[in-house]
Amino acid sequence: MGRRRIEMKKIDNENYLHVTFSKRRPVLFNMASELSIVCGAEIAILVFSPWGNLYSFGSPSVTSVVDKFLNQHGQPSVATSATHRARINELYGQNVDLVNDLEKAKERSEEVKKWLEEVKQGEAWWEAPIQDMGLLELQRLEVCMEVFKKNVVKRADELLAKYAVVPSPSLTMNPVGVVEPLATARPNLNPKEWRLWF
Amino acid sequence: MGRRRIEMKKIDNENYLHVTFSKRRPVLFNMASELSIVCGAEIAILVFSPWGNLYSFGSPSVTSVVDKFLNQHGQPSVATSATHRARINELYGQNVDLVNDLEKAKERSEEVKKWLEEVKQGEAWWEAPIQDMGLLELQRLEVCMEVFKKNVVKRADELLAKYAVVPSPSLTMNPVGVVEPLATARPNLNPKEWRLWF
DNA sequence: ACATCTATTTATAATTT
DNA sequence: TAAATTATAAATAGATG
Repeated sequence: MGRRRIEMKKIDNENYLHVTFSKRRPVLFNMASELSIVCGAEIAILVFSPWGNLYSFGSPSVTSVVDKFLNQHGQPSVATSATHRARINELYGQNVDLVNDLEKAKERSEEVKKWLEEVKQGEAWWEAPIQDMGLLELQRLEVCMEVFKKNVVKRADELLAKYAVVPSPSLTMNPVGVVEPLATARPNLNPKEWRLWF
Repeated sequence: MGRRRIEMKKIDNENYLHVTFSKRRPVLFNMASELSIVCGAEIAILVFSPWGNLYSFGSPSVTSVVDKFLNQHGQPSVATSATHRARINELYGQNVDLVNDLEKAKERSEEVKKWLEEVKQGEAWWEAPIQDMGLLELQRLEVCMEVFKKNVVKRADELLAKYAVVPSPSLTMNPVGVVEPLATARPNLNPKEWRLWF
């Protein structure tokens, strides 16, 4: 969230990494602090930096929250074997259910992802909608296509400027008509491939 | 951070408290997620809600980070102990991690779903991809557009057949060129609206 | 390497639906 | 009552000193 959004992968540059970590870590703790105050929640945060240093936040304290976390399920000092077995069964059951849910969620995610790939590769997205369109929708689509064409033309211009040996005239869509193939030299392409969809 | 900054004290109103907690808690986890990814930090967050519910975030996992924390402090780990107690801790740890994984999977699913909605409603799909397209992709898109145009022409033909008083000739796209407005009588439409995007 | 500034993006309190 | 919207505040990537 700044001048632009950075890619969500580990920063290579060590200096930049340090700056970012130093800026973001206190903000995370502050956000947790506000949440704990405003909502009365008990929060603990443990952060191991890329260099192995431990930073921690706790409200009311790190140890109290971590202890609560550990105790809530683990260490009943006076508990019968039966209670333990029951607890194990309970947890195991929950575990099985969770694994099932997770598998389902992953399946759904995969399904959607696949379909999305199809959409991206332009395999099926133009089929369904049109059948259901009335004249009004078709006209609306026209507006979309105007924008689309402008973007494509712009992009084509950029690519032409990059590849063409001689300066090429800008492609235009007004009036609507055929765009002639350009006879300028371009690597790995013959002019016929430049008719596109105009 | 909204219409105005709220006072830094616990919210009285129970409904508002619930809303605020529900909004802020995922944001905190997301911020931690970004920090862990971008900086390669190991992070665990434990949150006990005002109602006693436990929410947790962990990267790479809650238990691994908490274990690391405990080991550094020379205390017994969450997942190491004997017999029943050990088994309970182990299962519980897996449970916590599963809940986290599930939450992450659901978030991803939601993201994709939202994007899919945009695609379906045709609000943005023609904007983003083009910038990243090379000549090869543009050519692939050309093929898509060929099919698309055929479908649109077919559909337009159907609608014309439905509305035209006199039979109209089929629109064609070969060769690529301007489709003339048809002068046949059609209800609620003037010929100019029929230039569409050809 | 560090501190400050600034243009953007993100978060969110209040509002509307 | 919950979900979407809006107006404002906070966070932050990159620029600048």
